[in-house]
Amino acid sequence: MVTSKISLNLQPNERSLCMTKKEKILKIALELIVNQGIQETPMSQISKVSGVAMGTIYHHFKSKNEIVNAIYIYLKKEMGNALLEEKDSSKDYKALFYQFWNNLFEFYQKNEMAFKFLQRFVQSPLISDETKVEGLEHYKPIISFFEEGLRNNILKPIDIVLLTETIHGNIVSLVQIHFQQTIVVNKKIIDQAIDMSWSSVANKNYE
Amino acid sequence: MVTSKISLNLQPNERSLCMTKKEKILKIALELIVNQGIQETPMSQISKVSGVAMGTIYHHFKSKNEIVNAIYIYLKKEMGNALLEEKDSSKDYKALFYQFWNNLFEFYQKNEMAFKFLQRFVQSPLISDETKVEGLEHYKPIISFFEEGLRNNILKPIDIVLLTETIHGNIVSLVQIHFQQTIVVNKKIIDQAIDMSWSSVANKNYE
Amino acid sequence: MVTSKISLNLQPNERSLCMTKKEKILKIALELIVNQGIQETPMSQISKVSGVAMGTIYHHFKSKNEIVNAIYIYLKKEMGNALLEEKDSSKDYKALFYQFWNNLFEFYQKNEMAFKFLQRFVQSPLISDETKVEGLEHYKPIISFFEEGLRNNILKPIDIVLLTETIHGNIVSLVQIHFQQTIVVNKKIIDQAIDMSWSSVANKNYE
Amino acid sequence: MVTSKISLNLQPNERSLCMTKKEKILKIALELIVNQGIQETPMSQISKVSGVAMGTIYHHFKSKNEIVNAIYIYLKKEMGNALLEEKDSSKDYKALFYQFWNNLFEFYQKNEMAFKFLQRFVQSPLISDETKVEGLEHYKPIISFFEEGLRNNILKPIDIVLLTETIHGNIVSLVQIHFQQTIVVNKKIIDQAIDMSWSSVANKNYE
DNA sequence: TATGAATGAGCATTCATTCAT
DNA sequence: AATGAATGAATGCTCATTCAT
Repeated sequence: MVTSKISLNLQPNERSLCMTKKEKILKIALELIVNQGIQETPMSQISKVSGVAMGTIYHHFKSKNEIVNAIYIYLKKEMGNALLEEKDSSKDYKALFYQFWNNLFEFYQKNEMAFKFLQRFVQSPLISDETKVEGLEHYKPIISFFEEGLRNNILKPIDIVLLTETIHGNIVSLVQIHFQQTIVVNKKIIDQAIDMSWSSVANKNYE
Repeated sequence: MVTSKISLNLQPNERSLCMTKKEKILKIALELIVNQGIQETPMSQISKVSGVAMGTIYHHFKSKNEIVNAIYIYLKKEMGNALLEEKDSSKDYKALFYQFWNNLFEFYQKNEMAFKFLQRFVQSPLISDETKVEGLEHYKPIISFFEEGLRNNILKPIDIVLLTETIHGNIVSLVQIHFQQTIVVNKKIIDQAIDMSWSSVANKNYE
Repeated sequence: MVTSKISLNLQPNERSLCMTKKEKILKIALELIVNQGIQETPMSQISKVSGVAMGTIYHHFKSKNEIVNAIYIYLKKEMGNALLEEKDSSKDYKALFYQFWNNLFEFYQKNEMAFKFLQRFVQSPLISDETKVEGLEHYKPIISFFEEGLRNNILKPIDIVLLTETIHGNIVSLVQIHFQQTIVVNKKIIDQAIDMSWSSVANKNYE
Repeated sequence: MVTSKISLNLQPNERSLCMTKKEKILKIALELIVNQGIQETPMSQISKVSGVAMGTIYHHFKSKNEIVNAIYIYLKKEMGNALLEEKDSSKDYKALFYQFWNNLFEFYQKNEMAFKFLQRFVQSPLISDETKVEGLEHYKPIISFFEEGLRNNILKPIDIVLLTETIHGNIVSLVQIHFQQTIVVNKKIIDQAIDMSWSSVANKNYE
């Protein structure tokens, strides 16, 4: 099962009054930015809503930009953790594919803020290259998983980049449908979606 | 074949000095907004670069927002046109699927500004619901095409919304790979991508 | 006779509404900055006191710094003009020396703001090198005058830089005494001061 | 000979860890303020560079302003000491004049920070009247020296204030030339400068 | 239509100072 | 005495929009 709502808790051992402030700032900033947009979220509002004085915010973060990057990194890490949860190596490849697909879908579904934030800022110039690279780290295990599938001829011989991006795109499409509420995304729809993904990448004998 | 580069030409019959100005404004605004971001593109810059005075811009567009919406509508129309080009009803269903897939991919590929703008603003609150509805119109023919496939059991019985969004998502994924330049998107990759899409939606007997 | 109070009038032929605004801004900024200091003079105050909106100020000047530089350049020009006024070539060298000395003294005395501003910003890093170079231009005629005196053995063989700086320093000392109001600077004191200057540079036979 | 580099040592009997901190603060503040300007030198920087915590600085000084005043007073005292050094009453008046002139010049020349700080803040409203009065004390012996010269008809009958200010201005002019590095201030230039000063104040029979 | 100077509310950020530890 | 996190008012500057010409 996937972690429930992100709570922006930092490492337990790092906990302190200071951490609590940082947490508050990031948590509030995430909400406000997703709901209103970056430019529509003044630092003064983050300060007021989080109850942390302006100066204190700047004590913890060099700039508004740094807050955005901090949120990005944090959410990517959470996503990375959620993605691989409950990896049961006894499952066969297809079952694991379903597992991972569903993990990410559920993570996004249960963390609307995280999904919208990450979607909006993947390509943004506000996110530094350094942060982007740091974010990519969390995809490594899943890439290995696909490479294994390719090696064993379970998956069609598709370029790994294309493969990864397409599957991720499929998940994102479903999450977007979910949040747009065009249709209700129930178990049946989710299964259809995962099935589409699997059909698109699996060799015939493994379908 | 797909229309070449968008030139933001408005209806020939509306042509006049004024039209030329409107065109200029939209063209320049599109470029600047895609390259710099909306908030980073002041009206004064649009004015300066396009050579159209501030006041004149406000003669043609009620607000900055209206410019963004005008661009959105215009690009969606162009996209709609490109999508259905060279529809040869003599082709079989699968061939048409390939055709349409490729049409949209090529359109995005050849119109980087259009792609990036549309991607960035699909979910944006800056785009009014009215504009979004207007934009959706252009998908109708392709939806009909999918419905036909479903009726004739060529396609798996997938929810039409899921189906459309997933295929569109697949195309977008490839375009993003193309512009990120992670890998070179050549004929082989494109074929792999379309094939993935087709496998994900087609009934076995039609693969 | 020396120009009376500086009025920050720009070239008559350039006069226009715009000029008037620029003038107002510079005039008010000069006063406020001299009386309160630069950092103690917010742009908002310059705006309020001058009756010119913040945005308008930034329409005319790129930054607060540019205003300071504009004032500096303007005052240096005024000073340059005042310095050479009523140059009567029929006068002998000593008389001309007295004339120029007195010109500059009177200029400073009658333009307290100018004097204090120039004194405070000569060495300031806020004044760009470009501005400083532009300011130095106005000293050229007086340097020529001193060189002539050296050539004709009227003046002692003193390094020209030392000579100029010392005489200017003497004038400045008197102006400072005047504004500090330690003593009343009357005709007698002024004559004493000029005489000190002349004694310090003139060859004995010319005293 | 003139005291060497100012070290901001406070009274030996007051020495303690605390004194050392006060010293550090003043020393660092002087450097930073001269190099960057007052407003450009935040207390936080003084704290960081001096290695003394913000709170501790405020233990020793009531405010930033008080630091500036403390530096001013300290430097004035140093200057006062340097000015009268090696007073050899066996020397004749002119020789003493040369001695004092040179003392002050060398002090300024060897203590660039002190010179620049004192020059910048003489007229500053940041320096309280009380501090200014305290600073003036150190000029008293030199004023007596000039009064003696006036009494004995060695000096021209010049107003004492004008006399003092002019001579001090002459020294300052040379120091400024030195630090601007327009020309190299060597023994010859210094002699020229002192000679100018002497000529300007001495009665003919004493030149 | 067309112009572009003028407007002023709004924002990110800074920094002297305080105070709980 | 010493610390440094916390405070929040204050500032330089931006920019969508208006309006007199």
